[in-house]
Amino acid sequence: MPRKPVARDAVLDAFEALLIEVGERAATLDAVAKRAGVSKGGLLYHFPNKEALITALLERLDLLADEDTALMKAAPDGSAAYFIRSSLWADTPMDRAFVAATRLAEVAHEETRRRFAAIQQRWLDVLAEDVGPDVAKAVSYMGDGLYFNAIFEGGQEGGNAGREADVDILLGVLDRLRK
Amino acid sequence: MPRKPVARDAVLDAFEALLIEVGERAATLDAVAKRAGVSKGGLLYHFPNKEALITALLERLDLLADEDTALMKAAPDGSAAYFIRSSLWADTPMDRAFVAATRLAEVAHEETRRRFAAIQQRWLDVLAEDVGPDVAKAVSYMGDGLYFNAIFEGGQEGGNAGREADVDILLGVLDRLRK
DNA sequence: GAAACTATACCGTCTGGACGGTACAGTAAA
DNA sequence: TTTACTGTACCGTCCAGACGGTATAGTTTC
Repeated sequence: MPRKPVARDAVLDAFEALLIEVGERAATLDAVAKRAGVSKGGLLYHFPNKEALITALLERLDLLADEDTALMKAAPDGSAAYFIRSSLWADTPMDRAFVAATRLAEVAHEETRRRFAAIQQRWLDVLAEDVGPDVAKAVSYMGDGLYFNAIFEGGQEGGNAGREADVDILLGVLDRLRK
Repeated sequence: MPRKPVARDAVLDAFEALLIEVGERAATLDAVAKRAGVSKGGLLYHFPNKEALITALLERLDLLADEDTALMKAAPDGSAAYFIRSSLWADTPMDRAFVAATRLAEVAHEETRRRFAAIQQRWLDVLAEDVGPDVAKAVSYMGDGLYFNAIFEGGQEGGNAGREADVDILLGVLDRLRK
């Protein structure tokens, strides 16, 4: 059998990292190839064009979102608490894929926007089972707010420190709403 | 006496509109000029380069944010309720400037990010006076969440219909937290 | 079991177009 | 006459994608 395509994953990881750190504009094919330690030709062998790169990223996102939804449902202290905690940037594969995809949605990439809407809806449904439809909405928007802020920090480690305290505050507010 | 610079505002409005509707990538100088009904030479007469265009947009945002903060403080039913209501996309000058600037922040424009952080902090301070620091955080994140979603709708009229009901729900949740 | 062949996994270079910006000559209103 | 433009021509750079080539691993044929 032929060699294993080691470059493929490296390229996708590099694309994701550049989207998070420097935005869509700077995530050029050259930059992605360089970061992945691959030639541009090698990149284009696996992903014939930039759209293919995006498609692959969205598939990764869908996969991770499915896993995450399952964990959310099974969370011992309820899906709402899990959701708030997981909305904080923690550099997990899910976080990375989500924020990276966000950058594409910002650039008016329609398919990405549709995927986002679908994922959000699924989350909302799970939340509603835990805390009812109204509080679910509130929790959903709080989570979006946390992501909104993560977006502006560009995947840095630093920003978390202050935000972790915010998560505790939000969990406290959630407890008040549970009664 | 000289003529009034009618093109200047038209250019800034066009830049804003393109950022909202098609993202930073597509908001090229040529596209902005065309949309504003101005020649490229005319555009560059007022804004010597793209950075100047961005600077002007951020100044507009700061101005509008100041006005908005004042209205927020004076809101009869409290600044928190005002904040939630105003976080829904309503195509106001403030909404437009905010979402347009968001597109720049996404592209890792540091100055824009700094401005955002400053505006958010001011809002948070005003909210805390109304509902205390903890609920203020929750309300702040809900507002960010609403903006987060507005970002993905690209300034369309349609999305609002569903979201207006959400605002009522969030106001209801806020009332529960006030007690 | 070795040559001949095939498929996969890349590398490096090139091109055409877009984009930011410059330059400048001309025009029209105040 | 100054200010506020229009319009065109042009330059350097960057970028997506095309393309031709190479290396390696497995497969077939004799």
